[in-house]
Amino acid sequence: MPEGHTIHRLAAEYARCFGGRPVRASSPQGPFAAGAALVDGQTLERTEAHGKHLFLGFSGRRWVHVHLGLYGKVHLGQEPAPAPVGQVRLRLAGDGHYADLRGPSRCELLDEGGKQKIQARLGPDPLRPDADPNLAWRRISASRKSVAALLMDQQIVSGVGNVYRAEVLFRQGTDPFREGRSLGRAEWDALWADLVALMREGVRLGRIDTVRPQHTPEAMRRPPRVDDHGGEVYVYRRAGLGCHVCGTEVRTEEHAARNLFWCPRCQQR
DNA sequence: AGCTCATGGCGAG
DNA sequence: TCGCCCTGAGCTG
Repeated sequence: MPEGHTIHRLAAEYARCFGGRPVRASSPQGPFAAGAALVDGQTLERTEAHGKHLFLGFSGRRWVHVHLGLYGKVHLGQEPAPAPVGQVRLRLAGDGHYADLRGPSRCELLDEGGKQKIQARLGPDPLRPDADPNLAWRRISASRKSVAALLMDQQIVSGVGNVYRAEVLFRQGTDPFREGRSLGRAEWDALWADLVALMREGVRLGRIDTVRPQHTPEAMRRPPRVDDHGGEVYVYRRAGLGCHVCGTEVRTEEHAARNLFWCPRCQQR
């Protein structure tokens, strides 16, 4: 599930469950035991999401940096926490809640400098109020890479993953293979605005849901969805099925090491 | 039970 | 661009 909306939700959830109070931190299995010991008993002062990176800020100017990667998950629940099943990299507990982190690609302790170093490498995040889409535009408008590849580059835009990439390009009717430098400013502004709207909705709902109301399931009599990531989508993982808008077969192709999905008829601009 | 694939990203070459 | 890391769900048999 981890695109940017998931991480922003987690930042809010960690703050809600543990914020402002000392927490118990442990690493029942795995290599983070030393890091967990250092924040054990410290107060969770703030949490922050930037793109797909989660930062948990503890007293003592220590940050726990988490990246879920493709497989990472957080399970939040009410205490008493069950005995850990499988590898739990970080368990936080306190005030009636517990949170288990499994399978992250990163879980490490950083100081302020380490955190800033990571954030300096990240492009603007559509979910952050301080995001400046101009920074992304400068890179995109000078690049010969495809807009599909550019949207997935976390140094250019952060938080967008394979689902939002496919869906925003569909919604804007953009041919995913166009070079970044061929995009007009207005086209980029529209893509950015749609990312902001879609990802905010993702945070609110806890899933990626991109289908507009006029394209309701009943109206389209669409075939059943084939994946289970939880929301309604136009093209992501719908290869071979009919486009919800025009009926043309949705296409897929590996592009820059990731599966790209698009409608060849709706996305010609 | 075993295989494949997945919403990600890193380092080697 | 490739291989690899990591977990879990959904198939197949």
